[in-house]
Amino acid sequence: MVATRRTTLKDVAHAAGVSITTASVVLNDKRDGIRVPESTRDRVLRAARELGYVPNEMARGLRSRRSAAIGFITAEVTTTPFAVAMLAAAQEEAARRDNLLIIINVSRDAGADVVGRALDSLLRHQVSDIVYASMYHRVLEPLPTLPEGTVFVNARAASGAYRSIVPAEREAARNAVRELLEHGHRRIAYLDDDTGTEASRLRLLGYHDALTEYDVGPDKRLHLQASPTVTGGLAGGGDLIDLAAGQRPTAVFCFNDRMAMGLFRAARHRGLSLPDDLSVVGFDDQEFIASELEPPLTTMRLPHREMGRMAIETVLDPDPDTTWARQGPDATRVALVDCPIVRRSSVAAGPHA
Amino acid sequence: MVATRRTTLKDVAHAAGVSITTASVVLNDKRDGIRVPESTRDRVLRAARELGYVPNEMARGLRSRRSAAIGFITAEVTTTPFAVAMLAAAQEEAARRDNLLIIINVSRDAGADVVGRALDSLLRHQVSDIVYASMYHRVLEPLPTLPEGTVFVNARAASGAYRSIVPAEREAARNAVRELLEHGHRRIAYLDDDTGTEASRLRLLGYHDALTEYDVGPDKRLHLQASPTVTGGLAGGGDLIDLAAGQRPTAVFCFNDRMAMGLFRAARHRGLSLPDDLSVVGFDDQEFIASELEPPLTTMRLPHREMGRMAIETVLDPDPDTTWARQGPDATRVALVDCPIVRRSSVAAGPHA
DNA sequence: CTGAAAGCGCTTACAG
DNA sequence: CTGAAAGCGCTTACAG
Repeated sequence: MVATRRTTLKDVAHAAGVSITTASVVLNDKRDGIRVPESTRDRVLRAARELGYVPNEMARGLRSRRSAAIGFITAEVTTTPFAVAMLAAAQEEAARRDNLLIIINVSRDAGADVVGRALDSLLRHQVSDIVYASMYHRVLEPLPTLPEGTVFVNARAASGAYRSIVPAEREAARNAVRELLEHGHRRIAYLDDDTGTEASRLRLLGYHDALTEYDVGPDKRLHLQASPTVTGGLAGGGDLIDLAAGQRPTAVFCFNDRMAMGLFRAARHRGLSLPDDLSVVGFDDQEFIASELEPPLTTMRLPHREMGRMAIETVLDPDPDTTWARQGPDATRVALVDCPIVRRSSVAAGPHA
Repeated sequence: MVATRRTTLKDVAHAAGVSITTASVVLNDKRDGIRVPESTRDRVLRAARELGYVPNEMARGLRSRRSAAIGFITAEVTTTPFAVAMLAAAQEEAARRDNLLIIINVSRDAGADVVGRALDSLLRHQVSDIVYASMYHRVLEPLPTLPEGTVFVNARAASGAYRSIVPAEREAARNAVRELLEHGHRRIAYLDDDTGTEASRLRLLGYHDALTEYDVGPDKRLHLQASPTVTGGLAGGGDLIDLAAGQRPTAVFCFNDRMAMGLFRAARHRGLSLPDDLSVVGFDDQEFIASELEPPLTTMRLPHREMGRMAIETVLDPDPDTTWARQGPDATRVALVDCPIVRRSSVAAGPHA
């Protein structure tokens, strides 16, 4: 427990020999129209410093009916290592703007009751705004009790007048496959996630976009779905490599870096040399994986930091410098965030180079 | 912004036809001595439900001079994937006890000014207690403004009447090396961190403890320091393997899993087969690494979740079920948390089996 | 330029 | 069993 009675505004005013009104005005630097002479200012400021005055935000918030705190509900991002950058960036931006982040983590598939309780808890604490962040890109039906200004990050609201900030999955996938096409590859596989996520759906679209752009007809055998893990990549990647000669891909676009890691392993087990025998592009730029693979993996970076920062900016800034695309019949608006390519050494020239 | 005026206690009292005193008593379930008839209770409860009443914690906190919020200062843990479990567990425990966690992340080597500002911000919000968590085990000189009840996690206060919760590094290292000794290894190297951390110092002690226990004389050539990264493990591990025959270790205890990953790579480059040619025990049980290596790595698990949970328990519970060891002349107290061994497949029988 | 007063939404003695 | 009143520490019209 924080002991000893704290210094209040009253103490400061008394010590400075002024009223608490004056002390309040000076400490809040509210000059608008009101002029306080230097000498008075100094007395108050000094008294506050000497007494170690720390304003009570509860009293301030109660009276002024606003709190400098933002509620941040996260669906398992706290436990998702590679998504925590989103959290950190959000917190930095909030601090930069003198706001506090109150983070409540709920489990991945928390029901309406759990999220409702989190929301309730936040609302009790009079947070001014709410951000709902997901660890992976998903489409969510917003709870009816969610305030309208709520911003979704790495998740899209299925309905309602909400703003959502998500990665530009389709464009990123297109760029990933383009990278392979430009290197002279034509038989390009997509080692896809099999859990039916929004990212999976969107990236498949981007994969086809790029193929179409280069007049490469799709080959169903080159679109394989597996569990989005090392094990899934090992199995799915093995199947791809084991395709009959002439059918085997010369390059693979992987749904994520972990699957790429499995694919690397499958290739090594079969004596293939990377990237000469097989070029690979991953997705996520996951720490400790992408850069540590042999060879280091070329991949699409998920813009976690940018999304976290944008969420706070959006919620605090009445008119942020963001392009919102309207989606659906409701006023749902979406901002697509760029996923830049990180070139390392897993892409070599293909047969059509 | 959260719009529309919210329902207050006054509204509920009015709707239920009682005074706000009665409404308050009913909603807080304060029965002590005071008896409220069922009928009155029901009216109040129903009114609250129908009006969607959400108590204002700022008003409540202001009046009752306590807040159900805990300040959680983290030194870069938000950006340290493998330490976020600590955060998640702390948050879960806080929620379980109806407390909110207000998390402020500061950079790894934030100066007293930055930490001071974080502290200030927390104090303004009247947090009842403070937890200071570090991403890696370190010894810290506490800021003079830190409240005395503050609990350190994964960090030890260098002085003052603080409680610190840290991993039992020495014991864990001893157990790791014992595992190797019991498998018949005698030439056991310690591939150590070279950045002079507290963990490095303590684990070296444990390494020697185990060796002594088995009457194995220390060999300075087997204690190598390198950067605690994959690259460091690759270089240091290579040097160890390149030792003259007879001097080369048959087993290596690594400071962390990332170094073990580098060591695995160095071994593979030299055509060694693991674990037959070399047994390895790591440290951290880092996600996406330890279990994904070939062969899967036997390692010591860092008790992040336990530490996070204990921190909240300690701060909230006047008499937690924890064993505190007194350290130093001050009243600093330390709790050592067990790091269990996670057995996988990187340890094989040694020459003395 | 400065201060007295009201009031934010609660809880908590204290009367009745 | 129930309510009127004081007060937590501030901010904000409003007077002077």
